Amino acid sequence: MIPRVADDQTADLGELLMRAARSQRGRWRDVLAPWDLSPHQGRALGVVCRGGEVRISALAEGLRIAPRSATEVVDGLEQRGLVERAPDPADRRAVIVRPTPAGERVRSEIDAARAADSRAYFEQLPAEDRAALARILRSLVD
Amino acid sequence: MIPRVADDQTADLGELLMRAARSQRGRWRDVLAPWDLSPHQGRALGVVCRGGEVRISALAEGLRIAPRSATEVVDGLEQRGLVERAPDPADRRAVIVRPTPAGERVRSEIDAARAADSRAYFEQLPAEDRAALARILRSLVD
DNA sequence: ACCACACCGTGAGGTAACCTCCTTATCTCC
DNA sequence: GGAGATAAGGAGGTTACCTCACGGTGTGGT
Repeated sequence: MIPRVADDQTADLGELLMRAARSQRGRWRDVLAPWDLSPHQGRALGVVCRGGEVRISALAEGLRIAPRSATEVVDGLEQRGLVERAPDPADRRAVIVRPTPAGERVRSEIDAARAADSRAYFEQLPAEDRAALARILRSLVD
Repeated sequence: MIPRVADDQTADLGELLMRAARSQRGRWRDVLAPWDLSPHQGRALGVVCRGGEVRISALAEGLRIAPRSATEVVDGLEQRGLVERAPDPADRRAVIVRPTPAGERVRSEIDAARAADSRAYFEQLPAEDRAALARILRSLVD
């Protein structure tokens, strides 16, 4: 039904993409290690800092996980003193999560470390390849 | 230490890569759904079929997991009748895993489905972008 | 003004996919 | 012919998710 011939190239593309992403994910984990955060705690801290004040449900949506699971992520971040919970004045059912000063600081340190790492990684490519890669990936993820 | 300016582009590149890979992973899961296999059972079946006869420890290495975990993956595939265990004639401690006929069949069906999916996904790109993407990613993953 | 209903976060409990440590059987090398 | 390395797997733990149920709270319909 589907011609096996000439699929090699595109099949390979998927494989290549996954391999590149795996290396990316591994390095992201290493970047986070000094702060003893898991990749997805790092991501959650990013979402909270970007939003300033985020409901648990909104965080869940941002992380694409179930609301119940977002509760646990917040628990972890709160234990480490990086975010705090507060009642939402606009809705007494809701809880808002916001970064503590320590959370903001850690976030910006992590951001810098990640940017440095990403820079070092993609610097092996010539500038025009970086631009082409960005353009192509962008058109792919729409 | 590192200029924050002009990092946007490369930071963005990492993000883009992850987004593209996430979509890839999601579709890979969907491709596998008809056979009720998890992504990494699919990968394991691939490794076993590619090798023909594989020791548990070799499979673990291929999947980059601990040998103990490979045992569990094999349990799952064996329960579904896709692979079978046999004693290794060359080493009585060892077990070799090999695909059953059903396993071979499923593997080739999955391969075809994955190729079709990958093809459909990357076909949104013009051919020269596909070529450029392949070349750039390949140089990245070395 | 009331009430049925939807929705908020979270306790309880489950699952998948990993892990380490320990054991038993076997191989290998001196 | 042991001493020690190595193979698979049992026991039990962790992490990162999930669903279901519940009590407190907002909201729209009549």
